[in-house]
Formats: sequence, C-alpha cells, structure tokens
Amino acid sequence: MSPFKDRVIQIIRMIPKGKVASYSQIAAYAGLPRAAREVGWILNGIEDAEDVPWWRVVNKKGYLSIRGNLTADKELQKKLLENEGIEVGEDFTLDIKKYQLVLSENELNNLQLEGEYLRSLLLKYSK
DNA sequence: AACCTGACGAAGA
DNA sequence: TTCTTCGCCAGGT
Repeated sequence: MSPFKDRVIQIIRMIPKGKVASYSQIAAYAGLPRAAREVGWILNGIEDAEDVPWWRVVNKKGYLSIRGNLTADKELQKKLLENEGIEVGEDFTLDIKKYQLVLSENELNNLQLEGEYLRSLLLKYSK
C-alpha cells in the first residue's frame, strides 16, 4: 500500500453522488499529475470491501474506459451512474464538463498540497 | 537491472 | 476530426 494509493482512494471517496472525476484529475489531486495510468492500475486492484465509488471515475473525454469482458462491466458502470442521475449515452460516454467534480478550496487544503501546486490545481479545476 | 504492462492523455500527423 | 505514438508511474516477471 503506497502513500500515493492511499491518497487516490481517499480522493475517490470524496467524489459525491452524481459527480465524476477523471483519472488525471485524481492523480493531480494526489500529487502526481502525470500518473493517470497509475490510477487506473490502482482501481483495477480495488475490492468492494474498500468502499470506493470506482464507477465515478471516467477518462478525460467522458468515456467509460473500464476494462472488462465485452461490455458487461461497462453496462454495470453505466447503470450505477444513471442511478445517480447521470446521463450516459449508448456509446458509454457522458458530458464530462457537466458532471466533473470540482473540489472547494477548503477540500483542496485538506489534501496538504504544496502552495504553488495547489494554486495551479485551483486554476485548472474550477469553473 | 531490464523489460513489459496498463480502466491515461497530450501532441503530432 | 480520428488514429498513432510516446511519456508517465508503479508493480510484476
């Protein structure tokens, strides 16, 4: 269990019902802005017992990039998202701009990020 | 140590 | 706009 993984889990748990976050966004919040692929790798090993809303993580284009046999897992993720009021198309994409998580400055502060880096994130992920 | 593999994403063609 | 290529990071072999 690496510190980075712990932070990734913590951040995914901060995504509220009805919102989504991208892999790169989570990686950035966790302190490694270029480790988007690592976030996917971590999610791949997650277990239900860990109580992580994995379905709220999609790629930057709003596509459900979950791995799985045929479309089985994608269908599950689509259903879970739709249960939260999120519209997901037949092509397994959603409007990322409409549903993307935006952490408040307060929430960002709790992540204990370095000042200048934190400010760049505020700029990047705010409306 | 060297090399491969991703639930990614930016850049270039 | 769509398709490729390449860098990124940690874990596995």
